[in-house]
Amino acid sequence: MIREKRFEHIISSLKNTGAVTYSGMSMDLSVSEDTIRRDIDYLHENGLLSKVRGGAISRDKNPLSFHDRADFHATEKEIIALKVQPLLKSGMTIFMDGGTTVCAVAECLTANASLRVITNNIALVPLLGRFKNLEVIVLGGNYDRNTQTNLGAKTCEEAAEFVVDLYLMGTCAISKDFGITAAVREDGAVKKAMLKGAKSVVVLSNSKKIGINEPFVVCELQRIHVLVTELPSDDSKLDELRFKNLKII
Amino acid sequence: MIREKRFEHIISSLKNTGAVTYSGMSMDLSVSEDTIRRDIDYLHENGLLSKVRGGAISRDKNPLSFHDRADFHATEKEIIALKVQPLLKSGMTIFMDGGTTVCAVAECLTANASLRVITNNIALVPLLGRFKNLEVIVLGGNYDRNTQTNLGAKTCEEAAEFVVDLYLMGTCAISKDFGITAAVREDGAVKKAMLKGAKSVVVLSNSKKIGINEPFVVCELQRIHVLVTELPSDDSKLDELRFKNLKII
DNA sequence: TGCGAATTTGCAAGATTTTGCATTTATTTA
DNA sequence: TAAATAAATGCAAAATCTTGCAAATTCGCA
Repeated sequence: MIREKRFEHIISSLKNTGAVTYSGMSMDLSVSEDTIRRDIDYLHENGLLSKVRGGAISRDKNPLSFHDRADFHATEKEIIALKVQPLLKSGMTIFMDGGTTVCAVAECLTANASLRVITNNIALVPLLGRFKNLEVIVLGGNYDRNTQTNLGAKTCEEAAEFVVDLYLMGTCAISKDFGITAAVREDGAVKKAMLKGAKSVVVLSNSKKIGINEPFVVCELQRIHVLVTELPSDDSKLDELRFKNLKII
Repeated sequence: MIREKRFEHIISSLKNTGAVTYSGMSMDLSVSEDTIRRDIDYLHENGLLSKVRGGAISRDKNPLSFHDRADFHATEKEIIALKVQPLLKSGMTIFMDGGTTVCAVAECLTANASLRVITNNIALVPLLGRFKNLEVIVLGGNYDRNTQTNLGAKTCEEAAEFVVDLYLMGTCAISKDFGITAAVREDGAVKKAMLKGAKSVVVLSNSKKIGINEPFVVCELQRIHVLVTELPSDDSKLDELRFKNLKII
């Protein structure tokens, strides 16, 4: 039997029952479990299902799939996005980097927002494209499929060519001791490059990232001007971050 | 038996069962498997089916698409996209520019395609992101919401930093008298920049764009090596473009 | 009709991919 | 923690693909 026919059977079984097992498919299709395992590996790699122990489940039922996770934090992100709006004044040029929180900001923009946005965030571009009065400049580089951003030396180099009024820095770890830190080295490098040309820095951070440290240092707390979280600004979790020059909203 | 009669049988078997094998067709038609293999090669090149290991599967899994006029345009693009596949060899570095035809090529890529793709086409990036073995480099620039591409001086400048094996040039006007022409000046500029670094040039063009001239000259016909349209390669509409060094497929 | 050129077909050797099994490594469960 | 189960790995046999070639067939043309 042709491999693609097996794929078809696996996918359609998955649609009917929501889950398949190696042993079940092996019997259905009269091939070894190893072959089914390899088929499911392949389908998993291509995002057509989610591999789990013993077999596979359909992607939308996987509790850890990207969409569900995105939904989970949706309200938090929306709160942050709404808090950011008053900071965006007409005519500003701003940096926006990676992360779904930054995308949430784009989705909350008012229809007549008039800004020049410079970004390495590919997911953000089509969102911004809907607004007639936005000028969008994309920073090139090596596309990273995990973060959906452009990264690498080229991106940093290009970012260095701008001076902007505001830098909206996407979700990142923030703590009193080590300041802002990034989980991905190259992401950290882009953040550093954007910082250099930013007159004002706004950090968007989920409260879960507060007090957390990642391996790659981005900057000290002193460098940032505004911190936006989904918490009320007087929440005690934020106490450790209160400094004279850091505005928390 | 006449070759076209075999084609007929292969296509109709495919419609009934969704898949055919070399051995099955070989027995049905009393010819060697090699002959069937060559038949299926031919049908694959012309976009009538998808070749897979052991045989072929039907291109469209849903039966409604055949007579659907609304989908007619999409099918043309798919035919072009399928014809392009054999030109993409593992390990190549290629330019891909704007246009939905180029996106169709991305959607028809085999799952294990191993390429380095350099593009200014934002719509293309998420499509390419699905493939594990693709390296994607994005050219920055001013985002144009109409074409969903990055354009402008910066884009051209960045394109000039590469030498690629192949340039897949998206839909554009092509005529005997004026060669390749573009409707948007900045798009034409990017095309020119990409041409400079391309060892081989493949133009994807809808037959409606043949014999048409747009305001902005991109290059002469002599500069391109392969022209891909949705028409059979011996169609008379293509006659005016036949030159010694231009391969039409 | 007959001849040479071009195309089609089948075959075979060698390269590549897929498959199932045995073995090792990792994870779960009792 | 040990036993049970699942997953990953390496390997060899089988299946499939590619390539080149020669025989057979078709085609163009005189």
